[in-house]
Amino acid sequence: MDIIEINKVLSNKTRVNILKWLKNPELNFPPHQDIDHFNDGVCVGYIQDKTGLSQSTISTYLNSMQNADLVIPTRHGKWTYYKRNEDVIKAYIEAIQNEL
Amino acid sequence: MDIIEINKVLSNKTRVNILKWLKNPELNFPPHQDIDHFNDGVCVGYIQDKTGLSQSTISTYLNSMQNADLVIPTRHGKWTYYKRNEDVIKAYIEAIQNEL
DNA sequence: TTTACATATCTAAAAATATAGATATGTTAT
DNA sequence: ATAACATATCTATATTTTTAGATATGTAAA
Repeated sequence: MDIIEINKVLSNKTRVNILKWLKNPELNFPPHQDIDHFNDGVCVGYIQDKTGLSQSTISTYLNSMQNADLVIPTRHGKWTYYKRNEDVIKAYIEAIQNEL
Repeated sequence: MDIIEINKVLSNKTRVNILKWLKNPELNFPPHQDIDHFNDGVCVGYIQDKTGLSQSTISTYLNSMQNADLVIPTRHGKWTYYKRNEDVIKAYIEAIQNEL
C-alpha cells in the first residue's frame, strides 16, 4: 500500500468520483444486461458514460487506480468490471489517520 | 477544505514528510536559537536542511501547503515558522473516512 | 545606512500528467 | 471465418508539476 501513489490517484476529481460511485453501484449506474448484480463492480462503459470522458481516458484512469490497488478488475465475457478494493482502501484510511 | 488540493500536496513524499516531522518538532529539528519552543512551528531553514532540497523548492512546497491550509506561517523577526493546521488536517482525515 | 541573512518570488527547463484519436486485442454472435 | 463490440494500448499534444538559479523583499546587526 503506497500512500503517495494512492494520493496521486486521488488528486483528480473524476478518479475520486469513480471510487465514490463504486460504493453504491445500484444507485449510480444502470443494471447490467447480462448479470443482475454488481458483485464484481461496474463495467467500463457505464463508468465512461457517467464521466463523459473518452474511452481511452477512462481506461487509463482505471489502470492507474488498479496499479495503486484501489480497484479490482474482473473479466466477464467481453466486459471488464471494476470494484473497490475495500481492504486497501481501509488500510489507506487507517494509515492516513495514524501517520498524518 | 479542498480534498483534491490537499491530495495534490500529499502526493509528494517530501511534503508528506514535512507534515509528519511537524508533528514532533523537538524530535525532528534542533532547538531554535532565539526562542526555546516550537509553539509556532519550525523555521524554513531547518526544514530545508532536513530535506536537502533547495531553498526555493522548500519555499514553494511550504507555499503550496499553506494554500491548501495544511500549515500556518508565523513571522518572528527574519524567520518564518510553519506549524501544522490541526483543524484542517483533522477535517481532512474525517472527510477521507466518511466520503471515500 | 550599509551589510548580512532568512525567506519569497520570478524565470525557466525538465519531467510528469491529462486527454483523445487511432489502433490492437480479446470475446461473442452470426 | 467474419463482424460487431468492449476494453486496452499506443501515439501525440497540451497542460501541469517539479525543481533550481537568480533576484527581490524584509528584518536585524554592525
